[in-house]
Amino acid sequence: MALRAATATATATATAVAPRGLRALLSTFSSSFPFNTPSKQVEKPPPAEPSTNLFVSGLSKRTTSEGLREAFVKHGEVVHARVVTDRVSGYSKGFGFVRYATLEDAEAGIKGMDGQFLDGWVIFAEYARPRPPPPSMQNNNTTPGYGNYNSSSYGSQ
DNA sequence: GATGAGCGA
Repeated sequence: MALRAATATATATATAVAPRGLRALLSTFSSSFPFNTPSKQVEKPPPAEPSTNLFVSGLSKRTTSEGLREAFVKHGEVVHARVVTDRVSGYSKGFGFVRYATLEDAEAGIKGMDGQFLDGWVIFAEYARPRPPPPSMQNNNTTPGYGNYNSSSYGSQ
């Protein structure tokens, strides 16, 4: 019994130590294998599905929300236009969003403005990605942990 | 603020 256990331990130790050098060689081999394309996606999917919301990139840093709207309103009814600016510095981040009234206007806006010049820069217009809605505080406005009384759970029942 | 990637208070 003791012999078998000792043999097993010795064998396990030997097999654990021996292949280490070989494994490094093998991993080097497989990682440098040029034909090993692990189903890499070479094709890009379309930016986003159609929506009235447009993402505009490539803006000049002096392009403002008004300039953005005035550029896009030529192709449809712009409901909302915003150039994203940094909260602390206040400077434009170089991209913005434009919301049209209808999908036809949004499509016309993309086709009419994508690749055009605005303030000396080539801008790119595409459908904006759907964004998760902000947490609506219609239910919870109190900070938990500091004796916030909930009158609805008081006295009933 | 420097022709610069990206998805917003």
